[in-house]
Amino acid sequence: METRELRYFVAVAEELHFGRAARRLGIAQPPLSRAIRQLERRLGAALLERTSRTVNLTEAGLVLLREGRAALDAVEAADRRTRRAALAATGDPGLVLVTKAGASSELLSKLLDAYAAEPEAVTVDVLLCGPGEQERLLRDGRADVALLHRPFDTTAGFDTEELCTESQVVVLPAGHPLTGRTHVQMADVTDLPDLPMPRWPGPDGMYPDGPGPQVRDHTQLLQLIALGRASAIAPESCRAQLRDDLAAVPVLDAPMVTTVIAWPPHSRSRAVAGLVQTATRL
Amino acid sequence: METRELRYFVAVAEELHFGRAARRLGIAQPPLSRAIRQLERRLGAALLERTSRTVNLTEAGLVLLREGRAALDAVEAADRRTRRAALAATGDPGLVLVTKAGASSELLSKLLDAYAAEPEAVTVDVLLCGPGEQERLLRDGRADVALLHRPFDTTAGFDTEELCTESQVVVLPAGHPLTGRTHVQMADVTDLPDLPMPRWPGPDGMYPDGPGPQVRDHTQLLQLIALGRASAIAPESCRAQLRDDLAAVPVLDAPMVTTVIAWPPHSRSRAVAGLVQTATRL
DNA sequence: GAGATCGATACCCGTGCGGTATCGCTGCCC
DNA sequence: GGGCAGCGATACCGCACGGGTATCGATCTC
Repeated sequence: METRELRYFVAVAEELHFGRAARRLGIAQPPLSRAIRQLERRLGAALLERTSRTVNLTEAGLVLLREGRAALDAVEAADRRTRRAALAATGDPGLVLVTKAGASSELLSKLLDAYAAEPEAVTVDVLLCGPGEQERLLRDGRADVALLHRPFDTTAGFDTEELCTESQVVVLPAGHPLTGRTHVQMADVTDLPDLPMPRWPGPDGMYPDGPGPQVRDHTQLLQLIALGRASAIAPESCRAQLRDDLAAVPVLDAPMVTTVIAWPPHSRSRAVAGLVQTATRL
Repeated sequence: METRELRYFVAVAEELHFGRAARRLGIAQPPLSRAIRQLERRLGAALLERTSRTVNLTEAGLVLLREGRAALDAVEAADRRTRRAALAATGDPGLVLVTKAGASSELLSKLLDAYAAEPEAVTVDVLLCGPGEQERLLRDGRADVALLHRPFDTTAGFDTEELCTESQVVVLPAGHPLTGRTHVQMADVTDLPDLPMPRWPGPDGMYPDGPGPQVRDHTQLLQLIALGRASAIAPESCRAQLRDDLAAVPVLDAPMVTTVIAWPPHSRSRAVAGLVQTATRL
């Protein structure tokens, strides 16, 4: 199976529309139809159920979509990391560390300072991204190492080391009645009728159904909370960066959040190893 | 980057010889040379240092070899799993479980029995393989789930659940003086001059340098121990399948061995999930 | 210095990918 | 209900690119 075929199939599977997929791929529709047919013939498996009006994934197509995305990420990672390795020969290789925008900057800055003091330290570029994007960046080679937050982020497929664990707080508008409490329980805050939990986009960019406003990043979220339109559970360390119009109350029975440093299992370069080692010593 | 290019490069990188690599790939040498040159041009990176007599990997080439293998495995896995999913529609999908030949069969048979009793159980094919091969089978889709033994097997890149932990014993020929002891220390057995530890092949099929006989599987190993030519450290559960001409003595300070069930992180099918759940309940 | 070995180059051929034009089917709407 | 619009499939064409053979240039060996 060639990566071209995989790219074509993934495009069609995501669009569920040959014309749009072809436009996205920058080719015409007929060669795309042919390529998919040929892929199906070679696999001996129907991937799509097409009527002349609609396209739908079969069970096998669903599997190939999932596995194919992972495979394409791996190929892309091989490409990117090779290019980086080649540049490394003629200059500073550097590392790219990715973490969630809005996550605790205290741990990160401590880590960067400590690592910079190491004798064989290389430059570390920090990349901030929205929730759920880090895993992708790590898998396709755009980043070398990530700070993830369990249980929110999935660490599946990566090597990890635990760095620290913290409890969580509920973030509320400054004047809210609950802000007088010294602590609350999950049950007190999960179903506040006027302050629903926001909805984050899934890995496919779509929002799950349900109540609560849609948010894309932490700035939006904090704004919504300040406006009295939402509330949120967040790691305790977020208190350091709370605005004046927000308040935080510890949630005793909320799950603990563990910050881990994660890296792709196959590419343990010396630079990554050094950074990880520094991190575990913090 | 196309998988064809990756396959070509990996072949050359492994053979370090264009002629042999071309023969292995079933093509002539000139197109192979051209393909590699083109790959290097597109990546903007030298992958191989060639003189007219020898070929060697550059730093970037080493990276591409490592990453490229992983990517090719992922592509192959996508292929295989899609084919399997298509067959599943017209019959029993089934699971393939891989474990080391010679590993404890007690845990495995308990697991298989317990899982078979589940209402939605599918057939499980058991695949036995040599040490170090399981990870490969799991990564390239020939197996769905594996029983691995930490710290011997690397679980990097997989999701795992711990099943059980056991101590280790040293396996010796039946008449050996140490067999009278009730227990020994690592120091007592690591450097027995007449009974060296055997050497296992690495992932590349090559044997590391050093003393000790080369072995490929457990039968060979046991045979060598019985002949008084080797000794070995092994999990306690191996005692159940020891031959009469062998004896085992507990090694108090040997590292504990943990048996884990492992599966590829992206392909958590319902069948795999069921098997894992059954395993954790044992 | 002759020969062997190995990678690179030159050149040719055929497959296969991509393009345009068009068909056949289906749902929609006046 | 018939015309129309939208979609995927098919037919056909041209060319780029992958693969083959022949050969060269360099280097190691005896």
